[in-house]
Amino acid sequence: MQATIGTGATGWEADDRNRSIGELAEEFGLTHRTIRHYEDEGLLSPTRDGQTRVYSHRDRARLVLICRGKRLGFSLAEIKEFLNLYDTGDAQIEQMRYAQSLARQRIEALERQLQDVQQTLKELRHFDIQISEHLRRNGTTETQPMEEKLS
Amino acid sequence: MQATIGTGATGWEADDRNRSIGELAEEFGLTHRTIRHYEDEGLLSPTRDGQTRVYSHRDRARLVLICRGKRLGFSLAEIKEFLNLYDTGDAQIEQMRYAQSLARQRIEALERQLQDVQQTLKELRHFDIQISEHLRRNGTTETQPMEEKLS
DNA sequence: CCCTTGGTTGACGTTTACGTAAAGGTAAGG
DNA sequence: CCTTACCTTTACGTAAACGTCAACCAAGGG
Repeated sequence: MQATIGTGATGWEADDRNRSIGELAEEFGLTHRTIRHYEDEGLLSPTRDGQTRVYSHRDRARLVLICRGKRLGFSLAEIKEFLNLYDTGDAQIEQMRYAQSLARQRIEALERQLQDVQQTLKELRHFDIQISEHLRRNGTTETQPMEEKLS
Repeated sequence: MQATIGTGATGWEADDRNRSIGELAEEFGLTHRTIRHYEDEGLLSPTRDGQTRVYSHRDRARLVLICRGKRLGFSLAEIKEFLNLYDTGDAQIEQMRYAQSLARQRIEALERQLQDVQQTLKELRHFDIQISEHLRRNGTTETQPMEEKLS
């Protein structure tokens, strides 16, 4: 079966060549240290050219998921588990069942998170509008240098 | 003006009484330590009865937002800034402008997060379906104790 | 040959978000 | 009076996720 992952339908996923740690760091706005840390934690496993790390397209795809996971507030351990879901590859039936159950747990967690985000967005937009209205009622449409207050 | 916050339209926001730290901890599934920590960090400021903390309805509402912020992966510092948005109360025009700009930054961040969540959900659901189909093709609809494999 | 650029491995430091004792105050109940 | 339950402060401990040296190798340019 081989479930494919990430970077689909983004349009420009060409440029399939291998990267050095520096290039990857540059591209993702991370430090070398951070990327090596992800390797220490088992989230990445680049090949080596001598002792130099070589990051394949697959490593890069994983890094995309790692960064997204981070933005969503997941711990590296959780992200690792998440990544392991995908590279299960062709596996035993039981392993696939297990992976599926993990995936479903993740889905449920993300659905809750979706609710949280939407709720917070709703409140913040309401807040924004309240302020805008307040400011409009009190004049001062744009930041003005001097304005007499009706005291 | 006074922007109201949280627990609106939840239906049952009655039970307006004050709570002890123990009750709050119980209700939110937190430890005493955690709640006091939030106070140390300036996220809560309960009144005191003697030296015992007394949590008002407002404190409880803030705690709702704190927990949600945590689920969304925000740091306590960020959540504090967020809370300060709301209790600006009646403020100077300039302060309100500032609060509004902060709110809008938050909104943008949350919109990005929303994209992340939706993208991840999409991928996970796709993954889930792929596994389901794979399992269906290979029989074993339910976890079976014994089944001969067509080798 | 030396220097710069870019890679490497330790290994200790730091921040965040609490956990976990230690030691004690207070009010209710037996 | 003693215990129990619930609260308090002070303070050190810890796990996660890196930051920050230090010391090193290697390839290429001047």
